[in-house]
Amino acid sequence: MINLFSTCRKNSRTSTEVTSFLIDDGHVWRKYGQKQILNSKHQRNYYRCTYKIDQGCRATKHVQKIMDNPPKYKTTYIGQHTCDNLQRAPPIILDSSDPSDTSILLSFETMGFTEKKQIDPSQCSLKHNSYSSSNNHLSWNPNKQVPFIKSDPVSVTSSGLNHGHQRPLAVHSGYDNGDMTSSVAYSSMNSTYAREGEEWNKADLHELFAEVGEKEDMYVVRKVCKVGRKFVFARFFKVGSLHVLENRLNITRIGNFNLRAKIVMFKKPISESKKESKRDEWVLDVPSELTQSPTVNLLASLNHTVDESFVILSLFEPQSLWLSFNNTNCKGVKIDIESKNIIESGSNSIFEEVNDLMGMDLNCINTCKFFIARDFMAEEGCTKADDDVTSTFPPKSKKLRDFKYKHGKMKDEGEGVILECV
DNA sequence: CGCATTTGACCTGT
DNA sequence: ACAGGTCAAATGCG
Repeated sequence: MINLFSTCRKNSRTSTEVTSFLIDDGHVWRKYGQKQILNSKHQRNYYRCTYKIDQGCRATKHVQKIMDNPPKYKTTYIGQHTCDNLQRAPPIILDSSDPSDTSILLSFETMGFTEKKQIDPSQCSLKHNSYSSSNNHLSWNPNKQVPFIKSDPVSVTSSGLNHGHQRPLAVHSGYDNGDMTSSVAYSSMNSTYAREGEEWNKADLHELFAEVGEKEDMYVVRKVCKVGRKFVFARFFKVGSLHVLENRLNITRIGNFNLRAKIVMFKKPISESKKESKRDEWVLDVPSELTQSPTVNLLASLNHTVDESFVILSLFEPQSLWLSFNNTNCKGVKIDIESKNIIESGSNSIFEEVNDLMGMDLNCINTCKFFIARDFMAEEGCTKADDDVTSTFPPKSKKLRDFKYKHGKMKDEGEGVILECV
């Protein structure tokens, strides 16, 4: 085992957000410094809670512009507020200007509400023929009628989902820290039952998605997260109103479960010059019991650019996956990044991002080829361990840089890192 | 005047 | 030595 990364990150809790604009998180901050960061075009601004002195609140954050066009800002929060001065509920900023590019994270939550009206399955316009013929794993079992329950469609219309509505640039909602938690069916210890449950849920979801919007792809993550909840990645396109779609999904039940939808947004500014570039693929697979674990190609089907994929990473997937791996036998997640461009385009803090987002310290336990600077240095025989990979990207040494970029072979060879929770 | 930001210096860990 | 985080005096603003 090669331990290239130590775990010496700050003890305090950190989290990172990447947004298209500066977000108002509801707290009052006071700037206390700014710093030019190595290899960054823009300075990093440091803020502390205004009530640090009054109330001893130790929360800080720093904000850095990481992209110009379109602008993107990375905000890292360090520590939690102990003050009592939240001005409003912290918003989740979901931003996209491309209405054809929408993803929604879905989780199954054990039924906690009883006020929702149950619809007779026979009244549901479900068609159960699209998957059984082609894929056994997605087969629909007509004996397992799983009714979709929708509460009153307050401002939710199917027509509103697809056409003519301008998508809001931002959707604000309260934080949901209980995301990606579990369903009874999925968390069952009975594997057969669980598998069956997954099957009908998949089928259900396919049906459901067909009803509420044009679904592009869907992935049911097999692992459950910390709290044991199962979750699904689904991607829609041609969604007229995100809000409507979100509402619609959130008032839906599948069997005994409430569907919880959380929107994950991607934005893809399509420039002419980029149209022909090969689609980048970020493949995340589960290394524990490698052969049994699914390879999650989260982004291969997404119409994204290099920069966007970085944002996508920042927003959700690794965190979700990692949460789902936590408390399982899975020892880590392998992240293959098959893009030279990603490495070159300002993603020098990917590793940091992953660590921050996962809210824990991760160790690199293995690498394939080179990932970012540290792995790369290891390839070169550098044995110096360092926990901060960001400061050494790009490599200071010209020799290393040349090696890293030579022949542009990054794509062919791939870069990867296996992370382990320590 | 009071409070916030700016900015170079200082501190800390590697 | 260096990078990044923080301090605090100077400065700006309503």
